[in-house]
Amino acid sequence: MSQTLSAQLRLRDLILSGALPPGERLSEPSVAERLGASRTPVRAALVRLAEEGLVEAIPSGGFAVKAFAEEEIHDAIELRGLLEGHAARLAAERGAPGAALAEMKRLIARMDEAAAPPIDEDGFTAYVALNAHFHELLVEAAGSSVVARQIGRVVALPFASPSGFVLAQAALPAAQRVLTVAQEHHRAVVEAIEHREGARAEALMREHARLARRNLELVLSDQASLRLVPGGALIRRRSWA
Amino acid sequence: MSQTLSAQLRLRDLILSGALPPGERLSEPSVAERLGASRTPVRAALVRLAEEGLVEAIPSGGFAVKAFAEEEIHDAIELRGLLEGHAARLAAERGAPGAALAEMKRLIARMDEAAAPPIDEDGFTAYVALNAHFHELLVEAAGSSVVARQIGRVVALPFASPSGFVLAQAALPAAQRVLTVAQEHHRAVVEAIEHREGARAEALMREHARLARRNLELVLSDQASLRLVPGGALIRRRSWA
DNA sequence: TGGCGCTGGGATGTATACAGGGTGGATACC
DNA sequence: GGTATCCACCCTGTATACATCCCAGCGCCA
Repeated sequence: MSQTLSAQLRLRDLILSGALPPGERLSEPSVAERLGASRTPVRAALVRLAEEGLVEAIPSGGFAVKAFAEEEIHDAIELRGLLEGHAARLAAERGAPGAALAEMKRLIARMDEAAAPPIDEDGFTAYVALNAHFHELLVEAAGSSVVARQIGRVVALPFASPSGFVLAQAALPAAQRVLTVAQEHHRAVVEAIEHREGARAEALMREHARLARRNLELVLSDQASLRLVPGGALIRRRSWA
Repeated sequence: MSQTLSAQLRLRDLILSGALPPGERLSEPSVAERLGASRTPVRAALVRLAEEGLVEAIPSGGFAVKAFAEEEIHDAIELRGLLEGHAARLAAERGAPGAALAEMKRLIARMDEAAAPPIDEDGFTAYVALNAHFHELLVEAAGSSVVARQIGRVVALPFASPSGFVLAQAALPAAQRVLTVAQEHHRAVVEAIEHREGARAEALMREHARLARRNLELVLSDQASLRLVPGGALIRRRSWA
């Protein structure tokens, strides 16, 4: 593995785990020493993390860990709904390959198993992976590299990802019910795409993203579950930073 | 000016002007020699251009000038409509600052002057600048840094930008009529935002982007006007590359 | 004659040295 | 005691040297 990739992954972990608090300036020499690499790959890694949105460039040069206001996460999730809705509409109107739809149905069935009560930690973990795969397939089914790229950029932020708040649900009482609704959305959107119902597919994915927004609100009022969210330490209720 | 920025700007010009044909591999040493800089800033510039989408990373390392299929540009413009529509809706529903709306009206008035028949080359140039500013203000009026950032990424592609095909219109007979319709859209969207009519504002901006899509089709069937489009040399009717 | 392997050139990835600039702290003056 | 100024350190931007890897071209062998 290249030093750049290694630095990127480890730095991302350090940020998401909260080891590097939001606002913290990331000087190249200090990061390089911490990761045991030279400044060159560290610099490249910082640039990539800036693309992802986890760090932001400082006007005078260099980078700092980004802090996220609740509104920003809210907007990012809404944006994901908008774009995934668009992707679903495209898949429906342009026609999606049967193989993709079949695979999506298989994933839904496996998510049913993973989410079958009584759902445990492993069940949530399995669900998260399957769910992420489902959303990837949906985007792929739209058959537009441009759309896929944009969605990829939004989803790069861990909070905005389709699975961002699923794990945190484990600590919430409404978890089972939310997963039931989410699965219904999954089933319905595949059906809508099959039947070439573009508007319905789009509306479903927008509504689907709203589940994440509700989870965001629930999680933010519950410190225990917030700790289960990757990068939860970066969230600021009021935009102090 | 830093070497990195200089390299980025000059490399972008070389690509958009067609001096570097699509598919051309951009090796760091050769670019560095051509631009008279060292590899380090050249490498940084290439990474930034890859973010913009003008070059793409080669799996085995390095970068190549990207070729754009007609469908990609089509999708990118549609995506801009989707996102600008979203921004317009947000501005309407959340309320936009009066100063921004006033400034947008002033810009519309100045665009009227620039586009007054008989419109000449200078008129088009002035219109392009004013139009770009108008679209920036609209995005700003939405008051969401997340949305603004996403739109910025889509618009970075010259074809997807609000002014991408305006200049090329100079060579098309329908130019005057298209500008008239575009201005009507501009006026109506400001009115919709003022009246807090979110759905209307959104629909207007989507329709507005469709003007660009029509221009795209017109321009692609007219080699003379294609040469007026920045980066026109990168467009491939059929995705050869 | 075709295919396989070797070798050489060049490209990328990485490390490091150096110059210029900005920031923060300490000190001196008001 | 507060503020302004100066200095020193550190950090970024840049250049360059070196190692590793890939690819292409050529030659040899079957």
